[in-house]
Amino acid sequence: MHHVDCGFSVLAIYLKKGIPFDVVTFTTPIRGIFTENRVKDAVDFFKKLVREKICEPNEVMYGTVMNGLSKKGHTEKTLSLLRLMEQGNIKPNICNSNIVIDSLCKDRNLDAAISLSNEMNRKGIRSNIITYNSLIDGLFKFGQWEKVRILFSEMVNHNIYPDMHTFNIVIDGLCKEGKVEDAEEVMRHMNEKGVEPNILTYNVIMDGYCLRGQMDRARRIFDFMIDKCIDPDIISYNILINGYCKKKKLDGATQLFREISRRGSKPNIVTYNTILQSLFEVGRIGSAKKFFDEMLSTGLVPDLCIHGTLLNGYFKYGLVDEAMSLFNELERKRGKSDIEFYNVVINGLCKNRKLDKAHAIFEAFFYWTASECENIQYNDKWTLS
DNA sequence: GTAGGACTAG
Repeated sequence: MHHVDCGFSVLAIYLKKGIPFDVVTFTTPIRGIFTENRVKDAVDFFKKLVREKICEPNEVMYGTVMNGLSKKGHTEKTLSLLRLMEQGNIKPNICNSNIVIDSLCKDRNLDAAISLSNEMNRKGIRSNIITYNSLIDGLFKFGQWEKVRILFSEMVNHNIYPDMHTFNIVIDGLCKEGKVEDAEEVMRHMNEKGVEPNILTYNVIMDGYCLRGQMDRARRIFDFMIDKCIDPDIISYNILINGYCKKKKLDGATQLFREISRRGSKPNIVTYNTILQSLFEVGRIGSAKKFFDEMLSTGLVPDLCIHGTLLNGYFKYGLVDEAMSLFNELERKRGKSDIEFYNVVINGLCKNRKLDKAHAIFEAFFYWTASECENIQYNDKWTLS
């Protein structure tokens, strides 16, 4: 329920009353801390558990920490944790290995991912369908089609066959390349193989048509999906709304926006951001501000992306004071954590001929970053004691 | 019917 603090309160009661706990009791809050983006806290908690021998970690607990680290972009640390496991009593299993392989793929480090999977196979940790799916997705997104073919035959030689994820990965890969017809062909093929397309399949194909600006075809998939009794989710709506926005058909977008709640779904931060971007794009600044306020009144919490949209929008129309007051407020609230913000503000100030101000912000951020990097680098080694 | 890994949107 995203109430990690309440979880810890319950944990305190456990400990006070002497209710028995196990490794599951502690793995759950680790995952919770990660979902709150508190990477360092999660890792410190994990280390404390091990150091003070409060509980013996198992493969799942290691996996939870590794997954948290990898999803926040700390591939190096994820890999070193795998290496640490290999030296200790709890040997890594295929899940632990897959987390690192996927992380390497997401970093576009495909050679390293493939060589790690080969290494793990030699050590007796055999690749499964998830390993292959991660690799195929990475190779596809990186345009290495030939290697995908090799992996496919390798997979089938090992009696591992494509599942729904595999098909969706391939369909998405084709769509992003603009080959939506081929993607639809693969969808028919998966039907023949007895793998039913799911909502993800349809969403990906709709996005493919949207990317080519073919809104009629995207809309046809949307209707087809409903015929098949698959309810569109918020992502389906966001894909279509984005399609309309990119074609500057704001009417179509707002019409769909109103339809969301009628169909029992709820707009999310992505929905608002997509439309907000478009309002700025066509210069409807007043509507954009009103729309953002409307979002706040629904209780949605703005994120990095939508703040970036606001900043960009203000700068684009020369509203420097407005942009800077938002920026100062954000800096106060979040601390200096997101380089993207600084890029937006520095770029905006430069475009508005405020070079001195831009330079001052650059300097401040530069020195702050340098000292942060020092902190991180000296802590890079994994020691659990 | 207690915890971990792969695929979609801004």
